[in-house]
Amino acid sequence: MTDASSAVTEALPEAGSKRRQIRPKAERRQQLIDATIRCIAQHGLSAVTMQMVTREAGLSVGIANLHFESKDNLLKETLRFVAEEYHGGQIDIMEGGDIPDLGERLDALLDFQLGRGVTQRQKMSVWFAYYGEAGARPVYQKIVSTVDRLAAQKLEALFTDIIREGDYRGVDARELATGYSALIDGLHLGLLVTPRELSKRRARAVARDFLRRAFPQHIH
Amino acid sequence: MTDASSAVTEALPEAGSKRRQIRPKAERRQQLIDATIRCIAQHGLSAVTMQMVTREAGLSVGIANLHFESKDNLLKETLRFVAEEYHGGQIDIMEGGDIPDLGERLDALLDFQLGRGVTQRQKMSVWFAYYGEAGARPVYQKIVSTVDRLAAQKLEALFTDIIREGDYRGVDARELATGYSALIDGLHLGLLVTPRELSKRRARAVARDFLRRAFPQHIH
DNA sequence: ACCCAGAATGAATGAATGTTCATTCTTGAT
DNA sequence: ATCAAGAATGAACATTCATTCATTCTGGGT
Repeated sequence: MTDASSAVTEALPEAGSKRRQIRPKAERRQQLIDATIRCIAQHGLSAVTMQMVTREAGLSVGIANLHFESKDNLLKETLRFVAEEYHGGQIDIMEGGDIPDLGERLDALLDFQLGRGVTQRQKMSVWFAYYGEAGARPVYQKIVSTVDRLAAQKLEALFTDIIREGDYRGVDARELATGYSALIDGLHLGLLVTPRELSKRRARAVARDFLRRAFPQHIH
Repeated sequence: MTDASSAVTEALPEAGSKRRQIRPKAERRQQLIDATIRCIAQHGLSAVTMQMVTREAGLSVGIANLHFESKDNLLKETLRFVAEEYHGGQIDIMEGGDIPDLGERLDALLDFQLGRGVTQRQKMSVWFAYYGEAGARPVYQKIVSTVDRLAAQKLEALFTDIIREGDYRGVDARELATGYSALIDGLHLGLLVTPRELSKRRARAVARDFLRRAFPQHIH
């Protein structure tokens, strides 16, 4: 009860904290992964160094190789984290016991995919940084395609339900799901590379338009 | 336009040619850019080294810095080449004096965007490798967005013509063009990262479906 | 109060890579 | 044949970076 100020454990970027802190492995791992995400977003995957990541995390260089065995592994685990977070979020919504109305569920999905602020942009950067390397690195392909396949199945199931409910004719759930996923990916790309040309608002309108054309009774 | 590999007097990877060849600057530049494309496609942008590129080109290391001033510059020029080639090809088709029928012109465009074999896959790899870094490198953003804007305008113009000709109601050319571009980008991503899940044939069907829903009289 | 398992550190190491430049070679003009 | 311009070479250099490890420090258990 004596030392009033240094209450919390977290070391803010500020200079003050020189004291060595001992934390469980899981916590340090997450801390390093978060730092890696920020570094990739800011400097690009090919410019990321171990020193950069550990400094961003407020830790020493040795610790990265203590908790992950190598830089390669740290990058791999970071991709796995981002992939699972993104696809996990989508899947939660699509399974959505919370939202019984199918049209509303679609809306929520779209909100998740194209919403949010700075954080979302960071994740996008990471996402595409890995896509760029995926052509040459089977490990990345595997991680992404594993979670991707599950999300695609859920989306197809949701579309199937909507088609049944709306009694839409001449629409193939699988093909439509592929198209919608690709559209969202493409819009993300646009937001990342040409933010001047494509605002988040317009991206949302475009995606909404796609859904409305397919499911007119459920959207708008 | 056509394939990149120069079928000229070039030294095949085979051992035989030890003789030093003197060639004009422009030719060497193209040779190095082509080699860079192959290296990025095969090893990933972050793994490309100058030694790797020059060996792939069958030249010595010094020459890269003679014709480009630095590695950074070589990569930048390579991106510019790929961007201009891809967008140039699209624009040629869209302006298309060759093809008077608008529906056929759309078909030709789709063929160009999702057609071809191995070469196209190489270009795709390069394309997305740079996208991945674009978030952190304004130079790349600028190169891409410059050519991108022109292609987007041409596409919007084409869509406007089609809408007028078909007298389609409640369709916004600009929004549709944004959506179509994003869709194509997303399909490219899918082809690159999850080729097992998405065949080229299905990608084409999905894109075609998008166009058919918007312009039913012009497609199929 | 003491102890020690293991968390954390960061200087040192060695390998890899971009860049330079003194030198060699080719070609076309004279 | 001769020569100069400049294209091409690749060994050498300086830098940067991932990884190691001897050492220090922390906190919970006794």
